[in-house]
Amino acid sequence: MPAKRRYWLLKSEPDVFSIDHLLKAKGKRTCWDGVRNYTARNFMRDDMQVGDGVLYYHSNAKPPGIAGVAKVVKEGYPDPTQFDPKDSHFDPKSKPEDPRWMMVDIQGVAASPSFVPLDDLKANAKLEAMAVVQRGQRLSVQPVTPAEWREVLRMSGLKGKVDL
DNA sequence: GCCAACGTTGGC
DNA sequence: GCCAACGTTGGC
Repeated sequence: MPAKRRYWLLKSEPDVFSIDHLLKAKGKRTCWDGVRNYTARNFMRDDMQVGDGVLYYHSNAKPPGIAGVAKVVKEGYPDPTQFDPKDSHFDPKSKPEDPRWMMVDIQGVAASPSFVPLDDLKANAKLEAMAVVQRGQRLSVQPVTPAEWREVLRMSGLKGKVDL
């Protein structure tokens, strides 16, 4: 019996790495390195599974919102940037024999035919409990419920076009 | 560019 | 183990 599929929201600044960057990357894949928050780390280390669906959220954008969909293609493993003194995400307290920070790999699936702005997420009563619409919510890796996933896919124009 | 909200750090 | 100070996030 395969494990139950889960859904997630990942934030990325489009100036740094947008959904288009992801879809043009080799194999449409990337490693999700640089996360330095324990809650986000725990989700990646403990809960994200191959095949899970990912809402790709553009933060610090004008406007912010859901720009596409991706999926998890590799489960949690150590983020090498934590050991690289030249990397901005270097963590001198983390040791290779006991890595502190983990990452997953994701693969782009599709850009939203209709970008879903944060304002539209906030205006949708079905999404009022969604983490990303909560005031002060900064977590860059957030769980998404199946109902939220379906509703956001419907809003994005991807419903029925994505096998997730 | 501002600043509210939040997570982390470190002195005690 | 408290909590003030600090750094970061991210909408606006």
